[in-house]
Order: sequence, then C-alpha cells, then structure tokens
Amino acid sequence: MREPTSAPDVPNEGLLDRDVLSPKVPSFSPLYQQIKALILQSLKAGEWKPGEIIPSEFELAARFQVSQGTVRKAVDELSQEHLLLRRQGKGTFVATHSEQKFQYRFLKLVPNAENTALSGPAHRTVLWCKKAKANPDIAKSLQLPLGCSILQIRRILSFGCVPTILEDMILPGDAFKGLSAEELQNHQGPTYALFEKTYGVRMVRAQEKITAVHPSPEDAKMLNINDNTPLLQVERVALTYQDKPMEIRRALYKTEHHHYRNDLN
Amino acid sequence: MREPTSAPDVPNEGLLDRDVLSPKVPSFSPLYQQIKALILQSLKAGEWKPGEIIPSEFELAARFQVSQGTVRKAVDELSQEHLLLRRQGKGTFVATHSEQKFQYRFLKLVPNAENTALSGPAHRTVLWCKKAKANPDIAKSLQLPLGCSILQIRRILSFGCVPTILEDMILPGDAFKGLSAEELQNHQGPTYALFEKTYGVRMVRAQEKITAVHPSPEDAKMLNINDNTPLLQVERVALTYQDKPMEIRRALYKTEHHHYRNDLN
DNA sequence: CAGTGGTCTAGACCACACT
DNA sequence: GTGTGGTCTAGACCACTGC
Repeated sequence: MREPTSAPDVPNEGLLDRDVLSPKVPSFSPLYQQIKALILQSLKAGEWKPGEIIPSEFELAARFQVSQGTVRKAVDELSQEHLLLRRQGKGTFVATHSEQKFQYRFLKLVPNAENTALSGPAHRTVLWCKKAKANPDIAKSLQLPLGCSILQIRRILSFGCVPTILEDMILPGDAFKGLSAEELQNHQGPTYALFEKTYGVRMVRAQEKITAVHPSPEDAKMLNINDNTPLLQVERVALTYQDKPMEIRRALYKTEHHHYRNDLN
Repeated sequence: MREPTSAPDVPNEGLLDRDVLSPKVPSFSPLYQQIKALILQSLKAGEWKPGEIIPSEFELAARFQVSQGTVRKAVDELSQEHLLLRRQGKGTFVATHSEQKFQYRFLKLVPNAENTALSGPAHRTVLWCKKAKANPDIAKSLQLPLGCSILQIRRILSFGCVPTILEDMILPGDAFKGLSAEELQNHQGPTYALFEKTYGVRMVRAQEKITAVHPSPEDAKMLNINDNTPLLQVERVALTYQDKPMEIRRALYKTEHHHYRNDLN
C-alpha cells in the first residue's frame, strides 16, 4: 500500500491510494482504520477462531504493507473493544467468552456485599427450547423477514439454589439450527461460549433497556415469589460483528439479594 | 528526565531514573503513566480549570522532558476517561459537565422510543436542602469521620411536566459550604456543572447499584403514583479525582415512559 | 535464547481551525 | 500562514514468555 518516493517519510500519498486496500472500506479514513476493518473482516470470516492466536504485529504489517505502529493502533482499538486480547510475550488472541477474563461480562447482576455465598457460577434450568415464527417486533429487532424461523428458549438461573433470573431468549433459527434444550442445559461454561464454539456466532457487544415491573402470575411462580414483588426487567439485544443483532433476551432479575451494577465513566 | 547517551534512541535509562519525576508516582511504571499522573495532579490542583485549554502537546513534552509521542499517549488515556477533551486544530481542554457533549452523561434514563415529547432537559423542583450529620453508612461511603457535617438535598425531576425522578443527594458539608436550595433550583445547566463552577468539585466517574423497589407512601405521593408501582432504585456514588467519593445519590426512577439504557462492550 | 507485545523517540506530513 | 491535534514511519530498547 505504501511506496516511499524520495523522503523516508511518506505517510500517505493521497486519498485514491487508500482505495486499493479494499473497495469495502470507506475511501477516506486513517490507514489504521482500514487495517482495523481488514482484521475485522478476517475475524468475521473465521480466518482466526475464538481463542486462537493471530499473526504477530510484524507479520500483519508485512501482509498489509504498513508499518508495525499502524497495525498496533488498529489492534489497540480492537482489543479495547474486547474483540482481541493481547498477552505480552505471547501474542494477540481472538477474544472469547470462554476466557476467564471475559466470562459473563454482559451479566451485570452481582450479589449484595453481605452475601458471599451467592457468588460463583449460576445454576441453569432450561424450561424449554422451541421453534416459532418471528412476529413483527422480533423480525424488526433481529433484522429478519417477517415469519422467519426463530428459536424461543426459556430458562431460570439460580444462585446458591435461589432462583433469581427468569430469562426468555430469542435466536434466529437459521444460525442456530439444531440447538436443543439438552445442549443448552448440559454444556460447560457460558452460553455465549457455546454459541461461539458450536454455532460460530460470537457476541461482540449488547444493549440493555431496564425497567421495573411486576411479574405475571406464571413468572412469579417460576421465581418462587409473590406476584407483587418488584423486579428488574432487562431487555437485551446482543450483537455480533458489524453490529448484526443475533439475540434478543428479556430477563426478570430478582433484586432481593442482588443488584445491577453499572460503572459510569 | 531523559539524557540520550550515545545512540539516538535511549527510551529509558532504568528504574531509578524514573523516580526523579515525582516521588508520588509509583517507581515502576511506563513514562507515559507518570506523565499522566503529573497532568492529573495539575488538574486536581486546579492549574487548569474545567473548560480551559491546556498547553499543547509540544509544550507539555518540553515541560516534562519527554517526547511529544509520550505526552500524546498520556493525553490519549485522559481523554478516553473524559478528563480531557481533544479538539483537532484547536487544542486540548479540561472536560466539563457544562460541555454539550458531556451534559448528563451520568443520567442513563431515556424516554421510550414512542415518546419524543419527553426528551429535552428535565425540570427541577428542589424540595429541601438541609444540614445534617453523617451516620455510619454515609460516613463510610463518603470516607468522612462519623458525625461530620453533610448536606441533604431532595428534589424531583420532571420530563414534560411528568414527575419521573425523586432524588436524595448527600454531599460533604465542608466542600459545599453555602450551597442552598435556591442555588440548586435556579442555576443554569447540569447540577454537576454548578458543582464544578462554584465549588470546584468535578465529578469524574460514578458507580451505580440498581434494584427494583416499591416507593414508600410519601415517596409515592411525590411522584404522583400508586405506592404499588414498581420503580428503579438507583444508588450512585460519584467520584472526583483520585476516586474520592464526593456525592451519594439515591434516586427512584419511574419507568412508565422511560427506561435505563446501558451499552455493554 | 528468540519471539512477542509494550514503550519511547524523532521526524515528517495531513487535517482542521483561526487569523 | 501558523499552530493545534492526528497519522504514519523507522528504529531502538524494555518486559515478558517459553523453548
């Protein structure tokens, strides 16, 4: 991409030059942004799988014909977005929900200070996993055609034997073909790790909308509470690469012994 | 701090060398971290006030005897933490809650999609602002001695004439001496901007704990709701430089027409 | 030891804002 | 034009990991 002319410091020869990198990236953006987009493409295409090491900064620099510093800045941003994970002395790895560091990073419900007994991993109880058709709301949220096949999953998460979260998940049927209640119940580690490993769907970020609600009588029974108990309703849309929505989740959080923790920066 | 010996590239002469910068920064940390700490000290000391421009990267580099790139990395991190604000072509400025971009950045309650009428700034109704003594909980949270003087403020925030947030704020009496209900009611812009301008207290980050609750009968009256309405209870601790807590806030959010929005990355 | 990411420098040029 | 932040390069050395 770069052909030094006379001086030893030609950072960029102009706008047109940049387009040769790839027609898919915008024509006017810093070089490192284009490199970032290219790495992103490789990630999305599955050239490097979650948990795997990616080429060293110098290798990537050679491949993209830019300096190592430029690759560095691209990788910096990607690792800040939790798409890559740098490990000094080892290399740079594709981030994964299996990683200790990133496990349950989307779950903001934590036990209140007084209850240390409730920490540790949740116990899952999958109530069902059934096929359905996308209604207008779901089709819009998942950017699917109306009536498209989806999966509906309901489960309960318990901490220290106390049922605490009642969760309804909606997944596009195509991407998760074959997913069963048994698999959801019995797999090891986070559910998002299962999605990565078995279905090649890596959730990259998510948006949540939180309100306070009362449970329906049926939901109250599931959580073993009075139907006059105030609960957090957390509606999540989880996104994969390029902000494509791949999951809708509506959860009810019991906040008797827990709270939703958020850090504002 | 740097004295090139023979080669034109001596990034660092060793650990001891670094201590001459300042005895207050840890002895082993990258140069740019020390620069960051020094800039932070100047910010805390008020050398540059919120909204003011700080010296250019080259000036800071000369002052600290490091290269511009090293200053750059320090400033990069500070502006990522919203302590500084870079503006290409203009300079780097001390971030402020008066800034459009940062106004209400700690307020995550947003109107539901269907209600555009409810956006826009909130209307404040200050119910009281009175002096009190810190009880054990407050003393611990604000890191003050027990019985220390504090200010207790209660107010209602309304969106489009609908009372939506009932808020109790607790401030250390020393730092906010003279703060009155009138001032809280009548000032322009965000309350955190008032704290900056008049009391020199800049809130840098905050932590929130969210639960679902029912209001007390009195609180329900204030929000003009049934006392069986589920509400979000948002407990916030706001921190100034060096993570010193300077405010406790307990708020009740009505989520009939709004929701708490959170982006997970 | 070699290989990787992490830090630091020096210098050049680009993009933007103001005068 | 001047000055600011923003990008890019090339090269050196440091810190960490694992052979």
